[in-house]
Amino acid sequence: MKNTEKAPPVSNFIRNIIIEDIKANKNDGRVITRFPPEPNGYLHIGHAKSIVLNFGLAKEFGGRCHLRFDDTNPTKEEVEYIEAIKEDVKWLGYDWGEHLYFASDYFEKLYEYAEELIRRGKAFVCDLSPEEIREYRGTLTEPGRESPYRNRSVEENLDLFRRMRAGEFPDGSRTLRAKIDMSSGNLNMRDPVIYRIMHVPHHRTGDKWCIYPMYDYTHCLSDSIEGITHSICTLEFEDHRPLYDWVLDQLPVPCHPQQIEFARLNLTYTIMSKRKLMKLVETGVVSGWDDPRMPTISGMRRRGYPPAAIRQFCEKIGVAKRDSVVDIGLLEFCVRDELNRTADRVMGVINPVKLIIENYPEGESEELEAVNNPEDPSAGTRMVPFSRELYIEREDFMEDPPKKFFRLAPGREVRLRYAYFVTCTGFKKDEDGNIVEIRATYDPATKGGDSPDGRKVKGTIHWVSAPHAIKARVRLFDRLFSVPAPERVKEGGDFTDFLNPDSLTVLDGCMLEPGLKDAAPGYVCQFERRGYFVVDEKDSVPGSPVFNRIVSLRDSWARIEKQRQQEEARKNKQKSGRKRKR
RNA sequence: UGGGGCGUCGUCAAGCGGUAAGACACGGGUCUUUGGAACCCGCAUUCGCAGGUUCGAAUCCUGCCGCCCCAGCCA
Repeated sequence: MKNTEKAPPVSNFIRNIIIEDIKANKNDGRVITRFPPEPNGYLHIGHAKSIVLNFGLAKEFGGRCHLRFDDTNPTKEEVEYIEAIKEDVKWLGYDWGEHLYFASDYFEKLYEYAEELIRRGKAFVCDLSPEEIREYRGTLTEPGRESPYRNRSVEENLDLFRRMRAGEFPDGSRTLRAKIDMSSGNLNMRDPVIYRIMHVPHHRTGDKWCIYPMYDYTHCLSDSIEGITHSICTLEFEDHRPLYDWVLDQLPVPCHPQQIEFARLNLTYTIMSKRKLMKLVETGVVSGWDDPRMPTISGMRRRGYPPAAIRQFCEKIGVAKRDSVVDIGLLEFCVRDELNRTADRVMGVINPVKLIIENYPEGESEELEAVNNPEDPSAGTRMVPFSRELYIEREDFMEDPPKKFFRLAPGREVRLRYAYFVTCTGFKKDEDGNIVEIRATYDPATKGGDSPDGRKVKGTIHWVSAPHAIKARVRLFDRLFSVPAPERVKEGGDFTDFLNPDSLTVLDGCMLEPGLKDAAPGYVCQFERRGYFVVDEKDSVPGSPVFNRIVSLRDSWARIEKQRQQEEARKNKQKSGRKRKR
């Protein structure tokens, strides 16, 4: 058994920078990072990449990672999100210890810094309207024009700024702007707004403030106040780095952290934009932020993805600056890899059909021993009941099978896992031609699944004793989108055009091993030969669990079948082609 | 002649002047009481393109080409 989490860290450019910094004794060798979410939505797998990176780096180099909420815009933020985000980070396996912070904790300090900026002639109060500011900013190719209010005296600026704070002016009437360079090719440097008036209560500071600092001004100073050494963010902030550095260069700050940008995570068949995820929730396409099909941390938790698998995935994808799209198959691989080692095995029939053992005495039953996890002997064994009437998987029987089909068919012998060899003697159909019952005889000498005469059998199928089985609801999930890049929509189109209509299948007649009756919410197991399942946290009731499929098992039979069908289709095409030519 | 980034296998990704790691996917095989897992083998003579420097270039230089981001009082 391998422990994949002990794999050596993958080299990446940020880690290399930190290694060099430590070598040069920069920051006295300290490594302090931070994960700075805005509490305006739920965390998703893209955030997990950042969390694993920031907390992982801190841990590897003996430093620490702060959790800081970037809560400078009260119109968009809610406390609900704060608690959800904390829970998600904890669940992923990370601990910020004492270091839980809020940008809003620094509002007073930030305000003082702003006055200092004014005193140093580096900021001014501007009376331009939002529209005018946009006009004055210029365009991507043309320089902007200086605001007519740019050269107010320090005294006037100070007075106006204090009155802004005091609430004397309405929303949008004035701003505090940094005085940098209206002709800069970098729009962020064209006298950016650093404070705006918003007569809106804040979820933490209440009515104390009616002016709120902007991200660019707040983030660098918050980093500095906390003594952050490496401020890691995503690529779209690359253009903001000059402003990050500018602010810190103007002020008597404790330290000057280094901002480093990396490419955000994109996943095939998935959307990652908070706005779009929010739309799915609000329009009821999914049942909520924690719908098991969502790429949110809470969705994956409910889906049954182990946090270790998500961590493993985030380590494996690497960190670079190139825009990329990771195959969602890699995430699924990580989930299977983790679950294979840790999940109990159990038998559950998703799509049941009756199997009658003709020579097994009616009304009798026995208990057979089954292994709980072949990958982990310490998981032990359990007893499962066996009787004359069983359920097996409908797809494990074929009336007229192709050569490579190793399962049950008329005259064929297979092994019932942990039970007996059985040979199919017949089957019954209803008027519509559906198979309603399969009949077989068993060989009592093969109890446990081994034949004393050394006779081999090609297939082993799972089963459940009909009179003992519990009936349960099982939900199968598929990818939410039917195309690899749902966010790459054509003009006029919408990402919802690509929703997969079959992303959720609810099955109510599934038959499971009786031991599963009282499985606790959150319990994860493998239904042998079918996949990994988790007892849903929300919809299960005691004694009646609802199972979510976490991920299917790799299915090489499905691959063989697909190849065979494609081959067939190809041949048919050739045939009809020849016919047409004649 | 706006600014900032990025181009290494189908998908991620190491590589930092000494002759292309690894993972997923894919293909083949061994084994198997899960068509699972495990194990073995294969999978870029070439790094967007073209020149140049060098004994030697994915790595340095020059020029092209392609893709991404920026005109919120959002973060």
